[in-house]
Amino acid sequence: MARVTIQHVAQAAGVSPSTVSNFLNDRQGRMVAATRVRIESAISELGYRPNRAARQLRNGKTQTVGLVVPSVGNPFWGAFAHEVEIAALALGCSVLLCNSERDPERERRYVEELWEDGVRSIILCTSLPSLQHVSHVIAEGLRLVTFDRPAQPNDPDSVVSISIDNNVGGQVATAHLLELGHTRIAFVSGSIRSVNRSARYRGYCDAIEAAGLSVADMPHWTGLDADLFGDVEAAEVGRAAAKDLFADPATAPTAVVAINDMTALGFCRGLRDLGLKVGQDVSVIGFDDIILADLYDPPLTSVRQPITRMAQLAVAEAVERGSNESTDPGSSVLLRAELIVRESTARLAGSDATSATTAGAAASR
Amino acid sequence: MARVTIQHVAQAAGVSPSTVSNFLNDRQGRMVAATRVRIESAISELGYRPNRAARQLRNGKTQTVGLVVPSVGNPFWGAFAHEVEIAALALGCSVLLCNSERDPERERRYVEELWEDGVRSIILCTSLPSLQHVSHVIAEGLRLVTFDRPAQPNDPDSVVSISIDNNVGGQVATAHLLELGHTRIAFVSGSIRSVNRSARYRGYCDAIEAAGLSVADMPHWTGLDADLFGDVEAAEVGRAAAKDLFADPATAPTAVVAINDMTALGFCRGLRDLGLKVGQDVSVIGFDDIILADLYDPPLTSVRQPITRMAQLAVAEAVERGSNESTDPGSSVLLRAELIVRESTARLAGSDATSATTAGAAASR
DNA sequence: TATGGTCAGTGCATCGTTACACCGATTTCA
DNA sequence: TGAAATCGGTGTAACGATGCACTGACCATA
Repeated sequence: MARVTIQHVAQAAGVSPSTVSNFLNDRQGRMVAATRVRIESAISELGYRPNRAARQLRNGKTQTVGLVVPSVGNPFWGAFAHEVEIAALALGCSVLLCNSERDPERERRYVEELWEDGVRSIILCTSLPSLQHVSHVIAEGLRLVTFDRPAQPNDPDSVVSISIDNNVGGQVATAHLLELGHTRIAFVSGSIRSVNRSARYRGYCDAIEAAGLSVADMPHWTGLDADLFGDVEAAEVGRAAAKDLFADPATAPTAVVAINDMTALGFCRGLRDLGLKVGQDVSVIGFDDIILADLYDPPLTSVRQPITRMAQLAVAEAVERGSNESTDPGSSVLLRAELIVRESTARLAGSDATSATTAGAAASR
Repeated sequence: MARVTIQHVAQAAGVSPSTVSNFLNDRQGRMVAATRVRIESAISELGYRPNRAARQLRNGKTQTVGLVVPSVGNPFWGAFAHEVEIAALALGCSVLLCNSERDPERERRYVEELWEDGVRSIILCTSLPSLQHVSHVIAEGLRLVTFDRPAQPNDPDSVVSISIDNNVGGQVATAHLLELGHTRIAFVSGSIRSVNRSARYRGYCDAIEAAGLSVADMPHWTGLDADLFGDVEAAEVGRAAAKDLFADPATAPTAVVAINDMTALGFCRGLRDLGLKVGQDVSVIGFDDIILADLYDPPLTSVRQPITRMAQLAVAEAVERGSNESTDPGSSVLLRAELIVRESTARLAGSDATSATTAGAAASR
């Protein structure tokens, strides 16, 4: 069961290995149609598959796309990784998955290692404000696509960013609660020292102020300033927040915007610990619309990220740039998030239903 | 920023590339201590990292472990993949992740491609009764570890299997419901034409019979025989099952054993559609104990798989065999599943509490 | 002092693919 | 008609690491 190499193909087709190589690398202008056909049939007859290692050694690069996510253990990232793999497969390349645990040092190490192993395109799911820790690799030519983090002023020029518009997302989520009559709305998140999280928080603030209320008057959870950031602990964060926010009933919120669904679900769990009913006693809205949002009891209202589309875009940017200059380098693609209204949010008991204004987003499916 | 190769190291250490290669490949008996030290310091000074592609081309193999899961979009597999990556990292190798979508043809293709790309160890998460579709690759020398599928009589000798004892798991889950006074217990799953699923089902049957009841008398969901199998659709399966099983109240179950947590959660969602309360009206038990089981409302009783430990074992078998003959090839490691009792299971209203016997598993945390 | 054995380390061919430089034959054009 | 350009294709030297077969120096034994 010896390997079939380019030499075997060349011999079978009656040409030199160079010609087969030219054929394989789309320099087909350099040969007559008959030769092309002979090579084609020799390849399929022998079942030839180019040797990746040899190619990589020669070229110094792979066809592999690196994907660095915080943690595939988190259902949102798991789902995203899945979509990325599907999209990459369709484009004929494989995906090397790395879990950064949101540790900048691990991000840096993974990016460097991938680069040194010949990976030339990486989808980096980070929300660090600065890309400084990987900028030297970008300078050497890495094709970097960030996901879940819009472009920042100091980003290297070549970086493309794919993200939802988190500010608008935060506004839509908050506006939804305001329209339901809530006026005591808390924002629950681990540390918001990250680009997308602070954008969501700003959206929340904007919506509050736009409604003539003051953010200072809102129930505030101090966990926002803490260093909790892990994706695995997201649910723990929500659970802890519920406990803290309802410690003093006088200052407790009637509605909550959670930074993501896992945190929202943890928050719901915390409410349950306290004997409170989600939807009924407290409205909760999350972000991402993971598969479990719809499964939960009550089903969770959430700001959906179109991950299938985003994964496609990210992969396309990562592998096709150059051949298909779809997006300008340095640009930021901001997709529109969609509000999915379910039953974890409800009209505040006793509030005036007629005060509702038009919602800025789509309705439930 | 030219690459630093083994030649540079050799020059810096004042030896030949061969000697450096000997050093790198643990043939250190072949050199004097002083040389060893010179090479060591040259490597760290120059920041040398061996070129994977070159190594692979020369040796015909990689240090990469292939991981084929049904879908990382499913939280259980996402969590498992995460654990595998951690375990592999600790052993200095990387993980190439593939989603088979439980399609035998995709499994085969991935395994073949990985093999041809020099991957010599694969953790295959399959539950197909036969490994025939990849046996030719195993025959060529692939180190295959199956996960979530105990060894079968016809498996090639070299295969090692890591799994929980699904039969016992099914028994424990069912016994738990019987002890709570339930006598109308349904088993809910997509197709059970897979090793682990049918084992769980047999465990269920065994427990029913052991209690002096008859499986034939139990409410039966016909979806068992259907072809639904996807991991993404697991929740849909559960939801559909709830709808069907409760169509006729006379034959409806009072408790349900679901094939996994996603299906259990979908089932709970289906109960909700019907206005039934989980725990209160119907007891539901799942498998896996994914992170969401504890978050759910009510928290889901589940049979936990010790995935961290299992991932470590799987990786160790995949990469260390030979150097550390920890397990005999052809053997099957069956770990003990642990029943985690939460609130989705409750005593059947009106049943005699004193009939409870000792449980065969640990209590809730 | 031959003979042989160890020790420490080296030379070289090789893995499969690629792309530059080149080549002979035909066509183009002034 | 001769010079140059084009066409279709080939030879060859890498890319970086590896490990077998080898060498020369040193030591021990007879």
